Amino acid sequence: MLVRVSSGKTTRSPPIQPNELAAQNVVWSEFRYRAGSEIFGEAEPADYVYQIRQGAVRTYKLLSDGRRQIGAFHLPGDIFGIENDEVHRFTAEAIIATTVWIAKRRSLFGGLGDGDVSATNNVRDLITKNLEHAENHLLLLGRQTALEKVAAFLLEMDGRLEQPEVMGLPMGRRDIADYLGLTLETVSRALSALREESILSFIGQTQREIALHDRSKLAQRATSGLHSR
Amino acid sequence: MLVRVSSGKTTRSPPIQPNELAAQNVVWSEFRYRAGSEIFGEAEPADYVYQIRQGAVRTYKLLSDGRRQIGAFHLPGDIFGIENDEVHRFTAEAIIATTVWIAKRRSLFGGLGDGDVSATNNVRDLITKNLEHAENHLLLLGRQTALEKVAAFLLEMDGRLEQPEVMGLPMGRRDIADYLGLTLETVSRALSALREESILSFIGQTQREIALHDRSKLAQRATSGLHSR
DNA sequence: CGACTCCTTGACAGCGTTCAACAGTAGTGG
DNA sequence: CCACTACTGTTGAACGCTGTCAAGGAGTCG
Repeated sequence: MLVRVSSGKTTRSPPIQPNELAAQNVVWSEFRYRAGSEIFGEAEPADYVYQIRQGAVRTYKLLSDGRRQIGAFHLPGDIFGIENDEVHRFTAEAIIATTVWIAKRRSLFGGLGDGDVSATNNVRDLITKNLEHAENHLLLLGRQTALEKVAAFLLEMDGRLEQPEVMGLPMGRRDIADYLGLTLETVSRALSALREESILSFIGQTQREIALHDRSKLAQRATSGLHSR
Repeated sequence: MLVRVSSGKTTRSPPIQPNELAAQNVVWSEFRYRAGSEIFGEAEPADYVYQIRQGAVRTYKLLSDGRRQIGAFHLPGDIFGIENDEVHRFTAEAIIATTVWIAKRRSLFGGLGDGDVSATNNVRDLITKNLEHAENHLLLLGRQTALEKVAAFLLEMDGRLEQPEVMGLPMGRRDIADYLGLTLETVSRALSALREESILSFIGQTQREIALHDRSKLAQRATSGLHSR
């Protein structure tokens, strides 16, 4: 069976089961994408679901004049491209060199009507996670300032990359800006401001390696603030 | 069985089946809420789901300093309050006097594991609709201008209220602003600008009755703030 | 070494917010 | 019926956060 891949280099397919979804006769294949290559496009048929082994992926929507809103970043372990509809509602691109496992979408949905209920519930849980993330993102985009947005972004990545000391961001300033509804200059300025407050510092010379020195102060910046209740 | 209602006046409960969800022994009860009363709060247990018979509802999140982001408006026929989790992630309030039908949440989920698959799929479809709306809202909040936002809002309401000539908005300027990530003054100015372009006009003296005169021109405003290219 | 990408920083402008005044409407009670 | 209050919406003026435009540094790669 051949799987079409929009671009990027492909490899052969060792059928290994990932840990997340119940492993009910779902066959997974491995594929690789170069940095910047498209994995699937908005409005394309959603025939496959993806789990990241290595790398990072952005999913986004575009306006006709080029304005872009990134809905989410996907990191190793994440599943993306899962849809209830027949088509994708985002474009997905590899941010850096990325390895994914791909499975046929229908194998997860189990025939749509008489399928395995536990699998159906797993799919629903994943969709719900996406919804929850999007809902929190609405509040961020609509009602938070530039500094709050950047601080919240750093905290989110800090929790998800979970590296001991230095977090290595796979994405550039432009991606961060399009995720937060800002320009890359504003993101850069906010990061510089946080650095001047000694809340973080840049490691190395790539500016993508960031060490967080004061997470609680950073959390204050992020939530001038979030409702406790 | 008693159902707790946060506030507002309640009535007795004729067990009638709504048309939307498959009518599998789900008992629905009718409740009424006064304008401004809370239907459920964020982080409260999500024991019930709601379908609107009359009125309008807003669902929102708050920051501790009072900033508010409305995630969605719910109109007659809409189902809201459905959650995969055990708790609500938004607060819901009646915008105007509102009548809803309420059903126990668990009756829709069918026992979580061995339930009716078609009901499970219906729930997933509803969650997916919410997700799709939120995803489009992300692009709106993150990447569109004030005029584009207001124009898009009018088009959305035009499609959902589907009244012949004049659309009667149930919500005020403040609600619109908090839905679009703007201030009420900016919303008011954008509406005035559209009125001066003869794209719409206000009917009556409430400023909430709006007649759309040129939907195609309005659609242009919704996707391109200034020039095309 | 030149071309390229990515990022930072500065100067400035503008869009949207903030602050304020005012008009229209509705509800209340004398 | 009118005064009083509260609420909603419009409009003006000034401010400021963020975007725009521009320059330059630093790393990468052919």
